[in-house]
Amino acid sequence: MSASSVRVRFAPSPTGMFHVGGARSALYNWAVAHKAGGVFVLRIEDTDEARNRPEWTDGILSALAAIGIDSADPAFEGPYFQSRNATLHRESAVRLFEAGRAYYCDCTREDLEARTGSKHLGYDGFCRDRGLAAGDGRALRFRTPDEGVTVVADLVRGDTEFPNASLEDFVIARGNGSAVFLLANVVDDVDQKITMVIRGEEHLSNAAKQQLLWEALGATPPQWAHLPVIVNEKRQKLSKRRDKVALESYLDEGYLPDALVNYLFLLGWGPKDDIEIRPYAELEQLFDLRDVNKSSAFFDVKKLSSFNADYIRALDADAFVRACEPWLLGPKAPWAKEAYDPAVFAEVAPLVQTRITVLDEVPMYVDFLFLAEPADDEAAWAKAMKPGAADVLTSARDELSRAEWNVDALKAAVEAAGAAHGLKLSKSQAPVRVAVTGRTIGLPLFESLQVLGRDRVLARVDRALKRLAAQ
RNA sequence: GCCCCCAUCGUCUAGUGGCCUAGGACGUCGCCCUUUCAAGGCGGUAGCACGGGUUCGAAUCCCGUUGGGGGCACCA
Repeated sequence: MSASSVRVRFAPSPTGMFHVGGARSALYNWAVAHKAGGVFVLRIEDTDEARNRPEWTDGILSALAAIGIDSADPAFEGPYFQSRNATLHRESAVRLFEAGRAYYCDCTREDLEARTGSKHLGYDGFCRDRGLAAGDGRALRFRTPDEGVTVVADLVRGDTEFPNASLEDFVIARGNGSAVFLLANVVDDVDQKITMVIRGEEHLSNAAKQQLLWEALGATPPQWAHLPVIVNEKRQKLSKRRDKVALESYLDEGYLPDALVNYLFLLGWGPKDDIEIRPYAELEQLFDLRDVNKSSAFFDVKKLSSFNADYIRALDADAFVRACEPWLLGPKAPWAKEAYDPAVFAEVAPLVQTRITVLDEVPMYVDFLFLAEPADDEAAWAKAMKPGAADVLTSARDELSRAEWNVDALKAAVEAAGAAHGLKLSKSQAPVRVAVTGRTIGLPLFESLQVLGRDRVLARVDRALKRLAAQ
């Protein structure tokens, strides 16, 4: 068997959003497939009527594309749709029944709860030997062995043993004959000749049952690899109810795909040479499932942000401008589309680049250039426009109206205006900054003034002076 | 209740019996630089959960305790 026979799969169910945990699983699968010269199969598990919308599939494809899993890559196979394999699933269930490996059961949940007195006790085997025939809404249950152990050989965790006696007779087909996840998933994996199943740890206990199914179906079980769960600050599995888990939401805020990929890849695994920030191609080569950590990993947005800031700073000028465009031209921009001037942005872009962590912050640094009036930040105004501010501004206006329009001269002008009132530059620049940009923090002031131009600068100083006089 | 998994700085990790007075990164703190804010430079802080073994030697192996987590649907 050659290395190229490795076939892994990523099998999300279409839920309308792409979970960051799923993204990491996909990335690891992709890395394993690539490194082994194998195949990455995408299978959409769309058999749940409740979550089955065609547009969700496009969402999965585009999310995968965003993290570099390209359906045009030769290693990519699919997508397959689980729902299209429904007939095979049903037939497999019947085959298991005919082979005596499964039996029909007419117990309801209520029956079971009444007998066991609990919601979380496995099936008690009531119908095991009743010899029920198919039909009448009867579910099909797999007959698990009474003795022995099932050993799940897991690349991440080593051998994990499950006493067969603790494995309940689980349902494999519903009353209407359709297969449930446990079976459908296995049948598809067998059908698609999957050799390695890499997925989240929440599936570890399913693995024991599924391995039994593989064997009952006459197939050789795959190599398993269960990845540690990604958790929130309370150390619980990230859930879409509680936590921000959608990959898209991070992309929307302006986290760069490369940064996300790099960060996600390091959740549960680390390169031995301690170099964390590096391109995916390198990560892929260094990666080995056997080195994946066994304990859960906290999704730390702070560290992600640090990675993102690094990636942003590493962009060349053109790439940075392109990355910013959605925040400059689209509905995310707080100014009218016509007001935007790419040449103006290009001038200040390098100054913006070292100051932001996520692209979402871009507009607030440059809005004073494209908005008719600077943003009104009352807190900034109150902070900068202390008594005496009017005097400084008046002097500054005077200096600015005569200054040569270049950074050095502008700096000298504001410095002089402050000196006239015994103020250092760090103090005198504040009212000017707020008058012109509306904010207390921002790009270097004199570059900002230069780009804005004398007319608009003076007009804004006048406007501020007028407001000061009125209050 | 039952089954399973896990345990190195606050966080993500390196470490696979001697190279560990445990390394890196994020965070955090201090200093330098400085027109705001960043960036950058330098430095500091902080960890092998606990108890028993095994061994000449244990973060590394074994057992137990404690603490976390995952799963136990005619969902996937």
